[in-house]
This record gives sequence, structure tokens and C-alpha cells, in this order.
Amino acid sequence: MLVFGGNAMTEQEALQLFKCLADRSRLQILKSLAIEDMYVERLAERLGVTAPTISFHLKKLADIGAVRSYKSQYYTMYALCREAFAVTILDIIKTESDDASLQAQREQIYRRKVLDSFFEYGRLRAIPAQRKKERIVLEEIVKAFAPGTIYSEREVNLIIADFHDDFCTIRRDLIAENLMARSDGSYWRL
Amino acid sequence: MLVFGGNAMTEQEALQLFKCLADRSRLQILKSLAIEDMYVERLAERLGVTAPTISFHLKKLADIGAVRSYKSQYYTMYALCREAFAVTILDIIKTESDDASLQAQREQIYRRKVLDSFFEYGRLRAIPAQRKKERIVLEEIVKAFAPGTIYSEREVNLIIADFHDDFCTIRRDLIAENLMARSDGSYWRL
DNA sequence: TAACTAATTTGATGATTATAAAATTAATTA
DNA sequence: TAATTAATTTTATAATCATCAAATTAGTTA
Repeated sequence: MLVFGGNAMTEQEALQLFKCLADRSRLQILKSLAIEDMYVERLAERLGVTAPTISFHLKKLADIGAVRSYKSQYYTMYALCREAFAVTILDIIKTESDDASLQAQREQIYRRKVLDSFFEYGRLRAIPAQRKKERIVLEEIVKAFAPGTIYSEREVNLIIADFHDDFCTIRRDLIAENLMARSDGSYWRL
Repeated sequence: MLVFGGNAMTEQEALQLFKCLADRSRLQILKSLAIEDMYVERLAERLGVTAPTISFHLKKLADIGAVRSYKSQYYTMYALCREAFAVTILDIIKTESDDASLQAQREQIYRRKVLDSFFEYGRLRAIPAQRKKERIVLEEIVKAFAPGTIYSEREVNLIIADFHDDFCTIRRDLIAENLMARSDGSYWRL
């Protein structure tokens, strides 16, 4: 059961909540229960659907903690859990963003931003001055080299030249950042 | 476009809103746009889906006023409309209840309540003392008579007796409430 | 103007899900 | 205990909708 009256809500749960509310029959059930408690057959009559259908929906609503049931005579009465709906939609979306994945996500976004600003149509516009940013750019360039392959210096220069004219600086920095290694004229990706 | 930041929201619109939020991709788009504005292809890359899919979702989000777009260089940037999400779910459900249909609905519910409490297994438990409630019960009973048909007093009594032993009172009140008419021994539904 | 890129639209497909009919379970009354 | 009614589960079906590939449109650069 969800506790969306509280604060903890995973993406999975938010999705389940909205999916549950995204149905005309279930909205009508909630609307009806907002007025007074009702039993299954009465809801079926009101909505113009069969009792099994109402049962089906009530189960889903109960799963997210939107309704609760109690016995009255020979009826099973269903009631709205009003307290469960006191959240704003923004809260739900933002709560999602406070996920554990947020850090990774920010990092991802930052990298993308850097790459977007320094690359244009696949070519490097300029070599970043900030070391952190250069590292990100170099990590992108090194993907052009297949792992496990040995390259001559000339081959390395040609590949790098596709990205930027100053292949000397980039080649040197790839070694300095430990992204590639060299041994008497041969280069390989690490 | 919906204005769910305001107050007016029909059942149709509430449904559209929740359906729009009931999708993992769209939630992820909102989550991304909550951090910063983005263009289509970048969102596609982040979510691991194709650009057409993103376009498809952004259109739906724009329809409900959740996002807006603007031009930047050769990109179409998309931004979150934060103000649109400041409603609680309860507001939405209750707003729905403030509909034009509410009066009819309450009436419907009231009638059902009266009938439920006075009828048991198709028989009238007792004749309501309150005139308003009796009227509702009589309107239910009169349905047992086919429109356009002429009945003898004996036939009328038999039909009413199916509901309650005191068919005399009920027969008299059906006339008094103008639900049936009589002319020298013959009865018919109005 | 030509070539290219971003964005959207169209068309087709696969997955999800609301619904009802039938069967089953649970609970109440006689 | 038997009969009746409320509620749920199961099964099958039909409709909705997300997704992608391909085609198209719009806008930018050379």
C-alpha cells in the first residue's frame, strides 16, 4: 500500500498512483465516495457497470490507499481516505527528483552540457581550459579508439584530427589523463 | 489547453490530466525539465527513446499546460510550467464534484437511499411517514403499471399487494399524488 | 540554392488494461 | 441445514496507447 500522504514515494509508486487515477470509472467511484460511503452493488448501479468491475477498481484504489472498507450489516462499505489526497502534484514530481538517482543524473546532465558546448557537429570547437571539463571531453574522444587495438602515432593523429586540428596537445593529454598508454611509438586505449 | 492551476476543471479534463501523468516516459520528462530546460533530442538521449516518441509525449504535456516551448538557436527548448502543478489531488477530485451534475447526483443518491431503506427484496417494508419520502416510494411502485393500459380496481390491488399488504392506502395515495387516475372503476397510469 | 539537422507527422505493431460473463466464495436469513 | 444474496476471482475479449521506423516539414549553415 502506498503512503502518499507521507513523503516517501518512488517513481514506481508515483506511476502507480497516477495510473490508478487515470480512469473514468475510478474517478467516478472516488467522486461518489466523497459524498458518502457506499457498497459495491450501489456503486455498480450508479456508474452503470457490473459489480465485478467495481470490485476490480476498488481493489486498485485500495492498493494505493485511496479507499478503505468496513462491514455494515451484510454489506461491505467502502470509504474514501481523504487524508491520502492532500499532496500537490508538484510534490510528487519533485519528490521523485529527490531520488537516489539524482546525483548520477546531475552528473550526467553536467557532462552532456559540457560536451554540448564544446562539440559542434562532431568536432571540438576548442580545448577546454578547465581541467575538469577537458577530462570530460577527452573521455568522449577516447571512445573513437577500439579497446585492445594497437595504433601507430600516425593513426592516432589522424583519428584525433577528426575532432580537432591540434592533435598533438590532445594526444599528450590523453596519455597524461591515463586514458591511453604509449610504448615506443605504439598507442592503445586503457 | 487545461488551466488546472486555476479552479475550473471538468471530469473530462481531470481524466486527461491524470492520463497524461500516468506514463513513465512523461514523468521522466517532467523530472528532467524540473532541473533545466531541454530540447527534444537531448531528452530522447536521456530517456533512451527516439525523438518522435519525445515529440509525442511533449505534445500531450503541452495540451494540459504542463510544458511550454521557445526557440533557442536552432533548438526548440521545452520548459516546465511549475505553476500548473500547485494543486492537490483532493482539489481535483472535489472540484469535479462541484460540477453542474452535482445536484442531479445528490438527488439520485437521496432517492436511492430512501428506496434502499424502505424496500427489502422488492417489498415495501413500511409506508414512509414523510410525504417527500412517500412520493419517491410511490414513483417506484407506479413503474409496475404499463403506460397506456387500463386496469380494474382488482388488478390494481393485486399489483400493489406485491409491494405491500396495505394496498388501499397506496392506491389512494397514487391518485392523490397524481401518479395514477381513476374514472368509474377503471385505473391508468399518468 | 544546396546540404544538413531538428522536429514533427504518419502508419503499423505490440503491450497493457478495462470490462463483462461465468464460476466461486463468503455471509446472512429462514 | 438449505436458500439467498453480496462480493470476489477467473477467463476471455475489445479498446487504448506507447513506441519505432519511415516520411515529411521547418529551419540553419555553407
